[in-house]
Amino acid sequence: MYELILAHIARHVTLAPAEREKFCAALQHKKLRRRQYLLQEGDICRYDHFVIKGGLRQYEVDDEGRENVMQFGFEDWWISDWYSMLTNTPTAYNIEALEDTEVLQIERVKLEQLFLEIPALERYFRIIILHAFVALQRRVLFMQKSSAERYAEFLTRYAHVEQRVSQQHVASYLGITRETLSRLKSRKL
Amino acid sequence: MYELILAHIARHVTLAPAEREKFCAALQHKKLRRRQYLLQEGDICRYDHFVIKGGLRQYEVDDEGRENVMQFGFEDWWISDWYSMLTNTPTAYNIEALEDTEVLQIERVKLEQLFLEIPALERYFRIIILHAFVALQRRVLFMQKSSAERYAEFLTRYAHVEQRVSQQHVASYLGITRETLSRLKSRKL
DNA sequence: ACAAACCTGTGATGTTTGTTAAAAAAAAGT
DNA sequence: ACTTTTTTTTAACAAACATCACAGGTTTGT
Repeated sequence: MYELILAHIARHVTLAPAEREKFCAALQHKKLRRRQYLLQEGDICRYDHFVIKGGLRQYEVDDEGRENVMQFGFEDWWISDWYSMLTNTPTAYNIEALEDTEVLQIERVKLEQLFLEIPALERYFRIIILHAFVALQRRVLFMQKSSAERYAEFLTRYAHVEQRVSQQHVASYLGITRETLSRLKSRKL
Repeated sequence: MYELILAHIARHVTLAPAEREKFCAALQHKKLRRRQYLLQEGDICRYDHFVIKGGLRQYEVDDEGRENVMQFGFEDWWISDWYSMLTNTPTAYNIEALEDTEVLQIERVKLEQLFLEIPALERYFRIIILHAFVALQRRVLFMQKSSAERYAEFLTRYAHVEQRVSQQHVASYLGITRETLSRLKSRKL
């Protein structure tokens, strides 16, 4: 059960066996059925979640009732609302399972305790947040481009994701309507 | 010279006096005239920069020759290209002084050494990157909204920045043309 | 296997925003 | 102070994209 997450950590830092055990002991295993929510608007987010099986989408619903996908989460991804965790305020996001899904979750408070005991763990989180930050910067720049270019970029970067999520969710992630995405696809062929 | 940066660190973590000194000793002071570049496309970014006076803009030039502003940096902000730093590859960004500016810079290699010696420093960077990440998520969601809403949001969040940068740079940050922004402003009055 | 729910494709139409160009205004440098 | 350079404003036009509506497919749960 812990192979995926330990391998992911090992890609960035080295933990002693005892540290690995301590970390794994803090993890909780959670299973979700398709359509089930890991987090709902209004909840306070207390956990960071690492996906070991299946897939999720994180989205917010805006004033006009539109769903805007912030990110997807498949195997090997962390997903949660850091803003809600940092500020202890209700989240604006929903995180919904797109398929039957399994995650390992760790409580924020527990994680912060572990950071004090295991500096390499804090380093790991610094590094993955940095990677996520860089990826988001890239996304911001891509939002300036035409919908065709955004979709092309999405295909090259997240080909495997495109296979697993519905077109409407891809459109929402790209910030275009499903109609526009549908037309884009037919135009190209 | 170090008050600003030490105060900023103290807002998030506590450093022992010896740690503070060690950190400050690793900093270099750098002055820039208006229009001077701190980083140019093609350079490899080796430093993280903390602004203590003045202001900068970080932008990339896309295939069509358009300048897209990634972020501004005024007093109390860190600015650099983490992607270039992480991968040791040439940056796609330019960082240009908008006014006469002073920064404190720290070499990436030196910083990583310090992380090993001063865990609280690594914590500080984890936290500020997390904050930057959360702010970027918010920006991604705002990119879905109309240009009027984006500008309104910008005004409420960055009123002080709006005072100090030209309208065309605000427009570029918002992902709209300067003409559109100009029209927005006149419409409102 | 079948009904219900959900997702995708397509056309007609409207709105927003970009484009081009030129004039007015403001700011910077000497 | 004054010239040069840069920035902002405005207008007419074009393009990209959203919206609305509905038909045809596909998936899902029972």
